[in-house]
Amino acid sequence: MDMNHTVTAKDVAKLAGVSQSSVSRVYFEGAKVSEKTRLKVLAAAKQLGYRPNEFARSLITNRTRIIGLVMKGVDNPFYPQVLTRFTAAFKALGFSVLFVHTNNEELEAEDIEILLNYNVAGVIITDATMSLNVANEFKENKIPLVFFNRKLQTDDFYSVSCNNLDAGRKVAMYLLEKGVTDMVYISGNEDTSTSRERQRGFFEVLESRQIPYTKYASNYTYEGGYQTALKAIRSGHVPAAFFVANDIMALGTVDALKQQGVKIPEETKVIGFDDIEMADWPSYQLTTWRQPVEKMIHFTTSYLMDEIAAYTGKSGKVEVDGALIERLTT
Amino acid sequence: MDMNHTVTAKDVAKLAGVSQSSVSRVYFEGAKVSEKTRLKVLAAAKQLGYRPNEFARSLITNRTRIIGLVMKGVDNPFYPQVLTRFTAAFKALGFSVLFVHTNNEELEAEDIEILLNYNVAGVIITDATMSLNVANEFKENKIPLVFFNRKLQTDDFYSVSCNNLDAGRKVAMYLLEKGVTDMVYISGNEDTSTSRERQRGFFEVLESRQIPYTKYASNYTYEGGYQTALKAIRSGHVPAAFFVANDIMALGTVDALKQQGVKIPEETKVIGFDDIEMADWPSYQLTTWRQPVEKMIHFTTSYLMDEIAAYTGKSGKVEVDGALIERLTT
DNA sequence: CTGAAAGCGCTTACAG
DNA sequence: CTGAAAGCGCTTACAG
Repeated sequence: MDMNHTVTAKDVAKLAGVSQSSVSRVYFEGAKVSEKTRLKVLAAAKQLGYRPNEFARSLITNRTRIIGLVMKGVDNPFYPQVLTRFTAAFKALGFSVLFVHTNNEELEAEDIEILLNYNVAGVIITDATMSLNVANEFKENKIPLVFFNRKLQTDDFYSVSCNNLDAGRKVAMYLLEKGVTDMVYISGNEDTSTSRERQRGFFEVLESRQIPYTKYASNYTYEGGYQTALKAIRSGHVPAAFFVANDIMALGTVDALKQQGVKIPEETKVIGFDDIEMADWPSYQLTTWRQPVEKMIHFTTSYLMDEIAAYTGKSGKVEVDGALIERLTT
Repeated sequence: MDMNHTVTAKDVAKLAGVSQSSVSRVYFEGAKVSEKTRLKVLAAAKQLGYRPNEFARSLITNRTRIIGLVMKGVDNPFYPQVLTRFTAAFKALGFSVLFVHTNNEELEAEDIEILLNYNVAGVIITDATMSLNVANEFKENKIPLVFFNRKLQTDDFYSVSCNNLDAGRKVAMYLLEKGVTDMVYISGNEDTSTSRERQRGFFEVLESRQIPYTKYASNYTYEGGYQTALKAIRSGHVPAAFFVANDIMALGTVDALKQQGVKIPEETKVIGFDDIEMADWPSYQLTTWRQPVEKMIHFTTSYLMDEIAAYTGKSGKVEVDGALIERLTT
């Protein structure tokens, strides 16, 4: 119906025989209109193909219905599902997702400039951190912010993650129950809170039981897990178990061990972290620690919705318990 | 620093001692200002922390710098890389990505409503199609649209995909050269152009050489490939080769065959499609047809940029040649 | 409940 | 090159 000229509330008002204000009230949540005008307006709007202009709206309300979602390292199959679940959750809440991708563990000013320009309603930073300097810009603009799957050193922000410390401990205890006598920990990138805490909980238990262990630093990639596992058994000694800081590395570890003829779980055991889909594939059947993704997403979205409704700038560190998923590599 | 009150061009103008128009001209690409005013404005802007309001801007120009990216089925590891590459490409061009996710092969009105509300500058539909009805809404609003990795039946739109027909033929010829005598094709979802065309090219060659083949319908998932492969060898006869319509299914096929003790490539050969990262993993080393992702993205973005600069509504079907990547499953 | 009017923060002819 | 003024499409007090 509309030819070249975009249909405005004014056009609808004219056709419906009401004022532009009334048209606005029909589309603005919380505004009051009589049922009679509502019907007239909706009929006219339908006929003309009217659709409220989000920009004009945002200009006045100074609020948007856009959430900035910043992601890093989408090669890790853990994240695509996080992305789609967030998108679905926000869609249900009436929000859209502006997707920003970065390659750095620490976001830089330019990565987030766009979010400020669009005056997003809220921001989720996944799998990365940022300098206080940059993060404070959000505070100044009263834009709520959640670090997802990362904890910061400071107490000034809100973060949601798996209880990694506890998970590390439980993994250690599980392997000890299996009668394992020495272990290897393959870390993710060492500048991440996730890897550090999984390691801390794990080592804490091993040390208290005086179990020998070796640590190898890696980088959260399949290739990293593969090469690191090869390095770990180069001496000829195969440890009784590997705790690998995420699943994609654990799959690399499994493949490397298999290729070297090491039998799993007979000669050594492997346990990963995340519970990505591939962990359940028949060729791997990887025992792993499942991240409580649904709950993590729930805490993230409800914090954001609360803060969007009434900004408080509340900080906190939410840690959700995961669970051990036992398969065939232990 | 701004306290509570957002800094506007007016504030900057006052501090810089120029008009608001001049401030605007400094930030509006293509507008002319003297170097002298530019410097005064930039200094004042920096001091106040000014940042042009994108919404006010879009309201007037009736253009945005947002690209709507609609994705389906991000479980297929082919897509995360597509997403990040698109995001990087658009970032370099000064555009942001609004991410929309759908579960349906055919998008519904509500999936795209948001894109119209935000008056996006352009739209990419990945791995899905939409009814003409819905698609025409974009035409009416002069929003350029590209179907990525899907071809439509009609000639009314612009699509960019791999040359799937040619790929199917080349795969057949490659397997014939290997001396293969009978084959199985495992299809993806049958309502997708990708699966249909790969199949058509493949069968065309087999028929012309009178090579026997069997087709099994599957669904582009790992589990689908796994179960379908089991079904294909249930009779006890193992075909000389499998052409599987995408890599993730091919990995499932490989695992199923291995589990049944079928030796690859000695007893049968497997070839996939996409060349996802996992195809190169040591435990798979899957021979596959590589999709020319970089080129496909290039054609998509340059079409969109052209149409955004000057809308023509041009349609077309771009098909880019891929290449065979030979590994150890053939 | 409804309408007229002001104003959100910009861009853009139009004069000078 | 620059400024004053109009206007983009909405929301929102303010009267009635």
